[in-house]
Amino acid sequence: MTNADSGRGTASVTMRDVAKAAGVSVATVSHVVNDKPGARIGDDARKRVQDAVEALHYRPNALAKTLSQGSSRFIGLVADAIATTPFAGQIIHGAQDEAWKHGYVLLVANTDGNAAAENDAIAMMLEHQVRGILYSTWYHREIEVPPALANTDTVLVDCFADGSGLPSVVPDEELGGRTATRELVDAGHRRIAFINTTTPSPAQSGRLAGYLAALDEAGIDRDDALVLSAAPDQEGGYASLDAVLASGATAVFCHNDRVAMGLYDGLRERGLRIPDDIAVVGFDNQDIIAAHLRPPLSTVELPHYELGAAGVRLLLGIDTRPASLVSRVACPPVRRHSI
Amino acid sequence: MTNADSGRGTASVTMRDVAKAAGVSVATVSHVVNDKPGARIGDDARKRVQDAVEALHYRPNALAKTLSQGSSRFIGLVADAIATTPFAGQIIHGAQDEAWKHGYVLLVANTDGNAAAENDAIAMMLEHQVRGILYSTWYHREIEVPPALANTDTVLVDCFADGSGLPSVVPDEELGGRTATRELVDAGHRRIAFINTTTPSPAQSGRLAGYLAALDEAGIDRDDALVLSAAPDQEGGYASLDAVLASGATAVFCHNDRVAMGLYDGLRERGLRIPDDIAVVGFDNQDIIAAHLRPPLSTVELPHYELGAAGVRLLLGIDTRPASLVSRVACPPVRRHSI
DNA sequence: GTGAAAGCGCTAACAC
DNA sequence: GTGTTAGCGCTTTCAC
Repeated sequence: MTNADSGRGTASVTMRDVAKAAGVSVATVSHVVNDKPGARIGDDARKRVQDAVEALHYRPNALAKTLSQGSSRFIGLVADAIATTPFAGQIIHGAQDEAWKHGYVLLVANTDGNAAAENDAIAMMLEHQVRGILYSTWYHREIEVPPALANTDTVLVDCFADGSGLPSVVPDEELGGRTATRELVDAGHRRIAFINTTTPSPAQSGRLAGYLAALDEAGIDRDDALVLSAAPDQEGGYASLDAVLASGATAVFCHNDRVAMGLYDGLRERGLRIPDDIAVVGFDNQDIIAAHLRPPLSTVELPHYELGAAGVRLLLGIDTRPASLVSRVACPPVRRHSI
Repeated sequence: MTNADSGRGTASVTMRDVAKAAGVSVATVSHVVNDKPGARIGDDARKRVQDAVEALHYRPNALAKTLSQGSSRFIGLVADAIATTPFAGQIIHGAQDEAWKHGYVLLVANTDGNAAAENDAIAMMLEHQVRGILYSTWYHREIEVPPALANTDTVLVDCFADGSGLPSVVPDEELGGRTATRELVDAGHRRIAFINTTTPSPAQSGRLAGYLAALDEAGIDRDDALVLSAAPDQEGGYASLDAVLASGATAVFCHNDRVAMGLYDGLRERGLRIPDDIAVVGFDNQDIIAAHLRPPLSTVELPHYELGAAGVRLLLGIDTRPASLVSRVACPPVRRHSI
């Protein structure tokens, strides 16, 4: 039901049209439309303008406004993989909500980790006069900053680049590992296994450090036999079963929820009950998995939404820049029924 | 390492600067920068301009260009839930890739299904002169078209609104159900159960119709005892175990992958083997689940990426508008090891 | 071949 | 209180 007015967008009715209809000048229209603070506009004129705006369905042209003001309300978000997991979606969601809250809109681009696409995406965002760029990855890691990002206000989200001088916001892996482990300790466990990933990463080292710290804190002796390693997915968790059992652990902290899911399978096949025979805690809080395992998995949340939100706050200078270039955000515990 | 040039974006160097540096007029610069077809520019002038562009790191202002040309290169995507599942992410991904391919950029907004947010989002997109709007939902359903969408070029993605006159692109649920069932039939099964969802939806009716059609096609008698219903998640699948077993089915088509996951749990607890004792096929192809169940789940894919891509093609008028307002895209089979 | 100038829709001085 | 006017960075028509 495209009516005549449509066609190429709802083009056409401009401020000048409103001015003419209201019998005032465009300046006056501009003032009332933007509700300018110090603008002294007569009540009648104001009303006539408002009526005309209504009648004509006037809609300001944000692009023209940007052009004349010089500063845009765009924030660019370039992601390496927006669809692989819900993770990137959560970053986008957080960034979008926060941007919105401050009157900004989000421009998104996916690069599939491809350098050329990345450059194009960044160039395009710059051409659109973005206020700044959020460069994000779908899992926490160190990156090389794309050269195109030089001379641009950018913040790294879920990644970092030492020596780049760019601010970055990432999950606090160590604190997360500590939190997960502590949940187990608090439930009375003393022999706690940790299935770490085989992949070197901030998650690998951070979560291990957290695990160890929690043990120390609780006065529990470290035992190398309790730290296992496996591929960070279901298969890895399933494959760890024997080692877990052999370790004599009464509880296990899994590198992530997928590992926990695999472990669940193995445990079930052996007729072992969670949490009665063995307690399990995951990491990530991948909702589709964690909330629906049997029993629902206790875990620790990777705060992607918050990462995105904090990223725009940093970019906009709303959060006072922390002393350190990298802001770490906590991974809160999500208590379900596997402990 | 923010250098002086930075500050508020990489502002400043305009076409005029380039013109001055190259000793030509802005018109000439415009012509060479845009490689205008019919523009007769001397080789030397062209070169001088190109050099100046390089030297000054000139970057065109896309907003100004839009303003003077009248037509923008933005496409808006409003989603009701971008972070719940990877689904919306895939729609965004597909839309972004396709938009990009045609020189458009994606503006995204999340509304959390909230009508006010929806209106704001749409208004904001219109103010930014989007070429059109993609209105998407994260699961296939009928919607009420937000009034703000009137007089706008919009296409509905993964949803539809009868009588709205708006074009829409959705998954072909029936064909998908048929495909899933046929995979089972082709493997030799004759007693095939279908665990449908309890939630009325296009998926509920479509997949059932497809299941029935596949049976008919194969000359297998329908048997009401074989069509079960359950909540569309792991819990539902697990709870269906007894009914499935009682039905005497040798294979089961689950309404979605999550149901299949729950069923797997039940089957495993009973010591039943997949696919030897019973074959299972899912729907959705939720990667995190389907690819990593034991055994990996055969399923049928919900083509979200393609939905997003097809949506922009429709919007841009690249795909010739199909006769019917609703385009259905196929759900291809994904063969793994549960059949 | 190249340049001058008008204009896209809006804002912001500044005049009246 | 309200209007005039000069841009914002770019495209485009039309002279030269």
